[in-house]
Amino acid sequence: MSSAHGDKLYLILDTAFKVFGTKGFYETRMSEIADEAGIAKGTLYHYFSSKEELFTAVTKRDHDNFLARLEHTASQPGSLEEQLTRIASTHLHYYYQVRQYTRLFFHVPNNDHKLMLHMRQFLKQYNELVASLLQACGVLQPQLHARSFLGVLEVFKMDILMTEGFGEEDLQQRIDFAVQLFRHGCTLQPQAGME
Amino acid sequence: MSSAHGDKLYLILDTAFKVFGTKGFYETRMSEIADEAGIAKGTLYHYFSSKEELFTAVTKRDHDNFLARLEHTASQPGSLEEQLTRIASTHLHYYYQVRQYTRLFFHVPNNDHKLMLHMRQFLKQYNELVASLLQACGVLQPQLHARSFLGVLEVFKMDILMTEGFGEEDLQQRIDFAVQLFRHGCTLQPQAGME
Amino acid sequence: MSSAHGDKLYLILDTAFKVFGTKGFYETRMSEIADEAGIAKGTLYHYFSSKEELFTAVTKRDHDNFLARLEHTASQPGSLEEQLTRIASTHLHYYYQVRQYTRLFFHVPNNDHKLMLHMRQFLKQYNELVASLLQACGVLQPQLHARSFLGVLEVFKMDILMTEGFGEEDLQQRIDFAVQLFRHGCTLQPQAGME
Amino acid sequence: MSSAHGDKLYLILDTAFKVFGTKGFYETRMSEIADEAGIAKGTLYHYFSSKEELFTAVTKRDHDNFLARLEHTASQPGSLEEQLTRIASTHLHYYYQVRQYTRLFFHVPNNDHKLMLHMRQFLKQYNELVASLLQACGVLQPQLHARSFLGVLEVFKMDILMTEGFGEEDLQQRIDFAVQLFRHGCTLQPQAGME
DNA sequence: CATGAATGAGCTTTCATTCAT
DNA sequence: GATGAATGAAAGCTCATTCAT
Repeated sequence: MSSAHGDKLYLILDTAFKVFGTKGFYETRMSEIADEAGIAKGTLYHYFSSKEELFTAVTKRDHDNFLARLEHTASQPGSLEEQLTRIASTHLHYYYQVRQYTRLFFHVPNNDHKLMLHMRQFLKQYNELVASLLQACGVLQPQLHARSFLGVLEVFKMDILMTEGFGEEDLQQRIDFAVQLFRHGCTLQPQAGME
Repeated sequence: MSSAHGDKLYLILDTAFKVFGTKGFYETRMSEIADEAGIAKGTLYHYFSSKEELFTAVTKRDHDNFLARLEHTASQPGSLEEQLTRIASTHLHYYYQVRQYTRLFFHVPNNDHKLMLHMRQFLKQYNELVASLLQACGVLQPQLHARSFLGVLEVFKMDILMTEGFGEEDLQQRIDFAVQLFRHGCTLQPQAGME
Repeated sequence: MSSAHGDKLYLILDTAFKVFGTKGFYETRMSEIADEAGIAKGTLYHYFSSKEELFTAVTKRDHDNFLARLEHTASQPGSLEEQLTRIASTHLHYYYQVRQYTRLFFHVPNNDHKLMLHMRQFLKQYNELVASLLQACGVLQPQLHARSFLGVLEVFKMDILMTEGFGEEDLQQRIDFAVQLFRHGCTLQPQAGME
Repeated sequence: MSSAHGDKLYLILDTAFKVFGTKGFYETRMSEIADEAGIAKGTLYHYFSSKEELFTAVTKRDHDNFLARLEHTASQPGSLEEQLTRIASTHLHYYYQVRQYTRLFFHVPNNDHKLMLHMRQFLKQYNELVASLLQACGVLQPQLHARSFLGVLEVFKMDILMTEGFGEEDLQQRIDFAVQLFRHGCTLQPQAGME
């Protein structure tokens, strides 16, 4: 009963995650989600009152999973290098895992106020979590540093989603690169007679 | 004649830029663009054969303007610091200018193959332009550095679009911050007995 | 359930037959069919994926009914005169029955490949059925005779559709006339001193 | 001047005949006719006040040509066989000539009252002309005989339009067949011990 | 006369949502 | 709870027709 209810809820969330992530919010039809999940269209409306609600729920679960994972990983103290590595690694590995279904998650409905609030809240939480970690390592202007670091991670996430044949080595290379960049700035060519 | 035709074309492109930028592709109605421009719906279809075509044209013009501006700005040689500053300044000032109408430009139709090709091409061009500038300044792994720098600029662009009361001083602060970050890495607190 | 589903399907087919038959394909609006049937426009699209599909289905049913009737009527052997009478009688009575709704059935969409195939197939079937009946009665060149006979029936069908006050007697007269024509050729005035 | 006007008028009529005949009334766009004729869309409206008017004019000219030709051919007296042959030959050769552009002429707009009147009038004229010719040859019930003969010619006209590789020999065969049919009725197999 | 940019009524079709079963 | 037939508002797009140049 209760587990059956829960099972169907998870089935819907899982299916919706895949379909929304593959086609984007606007190109996804409720009927597709229902078909893919093997249930009736009407059933979706027993669990979520609208397409927007469902999308929001899917997004929320994804964000919660993500933040939980990051909090777990970075809860233990470490050097700046260690912490940056943990953040980058968590971020990129997470989206690497679900890369097949995240291609079009940047298409979100923009009229939905509740979702917009949630998105802002997530970004704020994520940002502050990273900022606090950086601050603990002695970084000044932790907010700007945090945002910048996430910006770098986001473009690397796009590499994951868009690059044909992107593999784990590529992932590791980018993690190391991002950490190195934030430790020492751009890596320059060794120049004769300088330094 | 020719000017009249050109005028209406520009009127449509300008209006479409505003409406698409304010509401996103999917939430924009062709009738809204027509109404806003003070012309008939059918007229839009004299100039563009579909909503997607119009969106693509708007996007292309925006990208071309942007790249032209950047190429002009960064054509003269300079130190790494100068070049990073020029790039950041061009990027952020450009979107600061049009901030009112770019809020939802990240909503693009994802079924349109031609547009997708164009988007990729633009990103590639932009990336390579920046990479070549960095390489000229002696930066190793110019592609990754370029992508990272653009990632940072993108999150700052989001700050422009989303932060209530974001002003020119905030803009300048972020430009300086980004340049400093890429020159030297994270700025740490001066620690007793160190440095 | 099943009966309800079937009922609505038949309701749509019946209504579409009337409206298409009265106004022709191009002058018929899907909304008219829906209104006439007392259902919503969208419901039509549950049963038929397009206007063309609906038209094709209507046409197919009509043709199938017609051929079934003819096959039933002419299955028993008979003299040439009897068979010609059966064919003519079936053809003309069939369209006499539905004369109110067949006025404009000769307006069919011409871009629809599937429908065109079906139309040809129907004509071929009809023709061959008649040809085989004639051949069994010892008629030479059965294909040409069959086509000719159907040509005569078609102009008489037009009489049914277009003649104000066309009644059953007129029908019978034409049936007899067609049979007589194909038995003996034109009926000439008895000429003095001849034959 | 006058000739120039006439030239353009004929250009339009000729072009419209081809396009309407190839695609049918409803699938023909006024812009197609204009493009095909190498003139502007607006120019069509200097000569014809509407699409229906143009179609009607095209049809009228076709019918007038046809009737003139038939009247000329069958003006001289002759035996029934000769007259039937002249009618069939005129009818089928006429449509054989324009077979490329008559494929979809049976698609006519059905809301246009004037056109409908004209169509009926043409059919009536044609029918009566043939009926009078037959009557002059001593045929009883000339109206029904005329209609029947035209019915046969119409299905053979369809053969012309629809049969791949239909040639002049096929034409002659059908003319002879139709005449023979109306002279003597169906041609039967010679049966042993009969006749 | 000739043009073709502009119009806008009106079409087919879609799809989130409802609700009787 | 589950279903899916039914809904109908709303969208993109077409194209005959007009009229200023």
